[in-house]
Amino acid sequence: MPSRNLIAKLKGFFPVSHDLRTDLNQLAHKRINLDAGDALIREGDKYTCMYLVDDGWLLRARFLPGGTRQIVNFALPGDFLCYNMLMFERSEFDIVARTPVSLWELEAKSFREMMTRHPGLAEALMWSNAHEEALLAERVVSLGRRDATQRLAHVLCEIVARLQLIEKHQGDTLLLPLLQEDFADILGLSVIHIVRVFNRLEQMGVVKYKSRRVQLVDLDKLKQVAGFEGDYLHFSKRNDVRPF
Amino acid sequence: MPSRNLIAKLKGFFPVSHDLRTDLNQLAHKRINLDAGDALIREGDKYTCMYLVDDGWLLRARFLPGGTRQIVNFALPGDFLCYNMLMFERSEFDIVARTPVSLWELEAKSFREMMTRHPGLAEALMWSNAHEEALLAERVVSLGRRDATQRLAHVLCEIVARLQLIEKHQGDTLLLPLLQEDFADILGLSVIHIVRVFNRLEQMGVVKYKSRRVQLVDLDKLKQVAGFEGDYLHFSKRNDVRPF
DNA sequence: CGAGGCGTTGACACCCATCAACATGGGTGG
DNA sequence: CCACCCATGTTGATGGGTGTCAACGCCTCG
Repeated sequence: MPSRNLIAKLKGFFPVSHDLRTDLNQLAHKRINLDAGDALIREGDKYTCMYLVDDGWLLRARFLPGGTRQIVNFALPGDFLCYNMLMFERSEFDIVARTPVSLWELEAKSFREMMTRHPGLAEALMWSNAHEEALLAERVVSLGRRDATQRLAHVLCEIVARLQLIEKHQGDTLLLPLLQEDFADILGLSVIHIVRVFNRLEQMGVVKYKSRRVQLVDLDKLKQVAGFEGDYLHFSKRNDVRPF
Repeated sequence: MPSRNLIAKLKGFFPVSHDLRTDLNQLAHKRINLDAGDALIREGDKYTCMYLVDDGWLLRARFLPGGTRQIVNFALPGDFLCYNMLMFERSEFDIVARTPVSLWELEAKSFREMMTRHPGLAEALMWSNAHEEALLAERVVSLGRRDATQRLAHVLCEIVARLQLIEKHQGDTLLLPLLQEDFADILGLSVIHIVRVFNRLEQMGVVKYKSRRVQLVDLDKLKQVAGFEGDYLHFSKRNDVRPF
């Protein structure tokens, strides 16, 4: 069932209709597998199609002259990728698998066709866009006005919330595929500073990092340090939206 | 004609159909005026409707504990506002008029209704979303990996490009409603540092700032300093999209 | 003519980057 | 099963970019 994670994500926000499930399962006709490190698309490449992440983590990043990298966002199971192929011709960013990844390729020639033939998908896409935009806006706030400790705490909260949304988080330990270098490039910091901030958070009794394992010692304290308002991910659901 | 600026913005990217114009003009039924400084909506408020900016500049911002502010983005004529009211219940940000502003209130109860009754608008909205997402992603890159000089140069390039898109920029002088404090809060810097960076750019013979007037002494040099790739605003147009 | 918003300058401090060196640990081949 | 190696993680010393603070200048508007 290609749409399991997406539906988990959506159904916290609005009732997911039978039609939407049908749309998704019809469109997700071809499965793609990537190894960790493989690029799905490179900056400047022409888009070929849309994707729905079935499993694994991917990073969307820009490389700048000087060799630095900024990760704009990361995709988890249930997220769409390359959806703005419906609007733009070429990708502005690299999208690279951080783990082994499996994707569904979605057949959609144009947004217009999709709206008429698969209105459920159009709506799911629109919702997913809005969700991603909320994450991006929050990242801008972090990069602009939060210090290194708050940034790291905040992105950890974001990850917990997003994993909970797709029912992939339990217990007090987070198993992440992200290297400290990835955290650095997500948060606009240096690798070395990430180490120091993790140390500080450990001394504060908030989290412990050990080789891609984050132990959430005190989640409430983490949210407090981050100034994390989960609302933008969870509680803004619209209750007045009816199924088809 | 409520949709003049929007159509100017869109038509560089895909052919704008008669139906879209009709949709827009039908939906834009009520006009709203704001004075400079007025809030269109505050963080935490329930959305009431969508808007299309007819004239003026608005800032979308978050205030953090400690009194700092981060401006997430700014809206110009032809931009939609509060479009994710179709998906979310409440606003995560303040939206405040920086100049006197006039807006069209758009009647749309749900995305589903909009798709069926005004498919042109749904597509325009989707495109506008994609455009805004591209701007946000680029802002993340700036905040994460560009220094103060590059950031300021880059946002100036962005403004020039966006004004050209709606045919509101000519000559070598940019008349901006943005205070240096606004630049600071857009770029995640302090006001004082904005002053220093403008001085540096002036010494380099790139731009001159004088009381909300930016003289573009050498636009090519500005783009070069910024590492500005205008593609993400201009040249990613899809030529295979046909009108309705 | 005063007031207040905005812009500007300099002194100083701090956060975080850079660099170099070293520790750890999992994978691979012998 | 061990030895090696490379990716990853860690530490300390140093420096630069940017923030903070305090004070002053300018311009606009009432």
